[in-house]
Amino acid sequence: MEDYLKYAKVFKALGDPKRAMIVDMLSCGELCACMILEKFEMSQSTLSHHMKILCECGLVKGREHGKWTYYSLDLDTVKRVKQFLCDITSPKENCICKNEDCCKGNDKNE
Amino acid sequence: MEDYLKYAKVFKALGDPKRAMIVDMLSCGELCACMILEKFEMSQSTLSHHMKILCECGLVKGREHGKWTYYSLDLDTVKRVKQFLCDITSPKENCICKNEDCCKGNDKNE
DNA sequence: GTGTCAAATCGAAAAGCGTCAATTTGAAAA
DNA sequence: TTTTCAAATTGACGCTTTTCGATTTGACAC
Repeated sequence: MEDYLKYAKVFKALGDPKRAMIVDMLSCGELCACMILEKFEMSQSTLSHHMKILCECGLVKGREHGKWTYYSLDLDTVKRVKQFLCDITSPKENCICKNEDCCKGNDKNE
Repeated sequence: MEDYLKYAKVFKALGDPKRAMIVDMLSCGELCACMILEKFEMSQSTLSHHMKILCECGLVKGREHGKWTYYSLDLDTVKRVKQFLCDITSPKENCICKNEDCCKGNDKNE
């Protein structure tokens, strides 16, 4: 599935501690880029780069207003990522492993 | 928090599509490394490397039995990761943004 | 216009990641 | 003990990512 690729992008985005912190900061609502920048010891260009990655994977939306840009979580994507995480970690009928003959225990314990 | 670092490791692990697929395969139960290898076009050493990453972040456990190794999800870690994802994406009292004066809207709309 | 300021983009350096073939380890079979 | 086989480790190779300073873009103020 290309779902793996799509959500891998989101997980990769969350795989940087600073980006996870940014997501956390945005959970309360919209924030201006300069506000986020104040919280971190990183250059403006680095923050811009992180915001781009968060936006490109769909986790965050940007809204331009004059010379400022406000960022907020895309709750729709958040919901879908949570669902995906649940999907790949719960037993299911359509499991990838059911397509052939793994998961049948025929190689266990001998 | 060092939580960001801890879970960043898990998200980084899930940030590779093949590793996400492996997690999905394991959701039905324990699987032998050789079984997983059959499903992918990758060398044995590459799979071993991926399994190491999945184990080191706590998402997967390995059980050795003779010359075989069986892998399974660590459901405890799975549970905690889900919780962490929920935490950083929901508004909360103890939000990182509450420590100073972002999130108060004082920079919005001017 | 000209200057100013927020944010994005560019280019470069350093570190990290995914992959492989080859080798090593360690357990079971002969 | 020697062979065999599954899995881990090693070392090398490109590719990607993170970070920065410098530059560019685009909106507002003068």
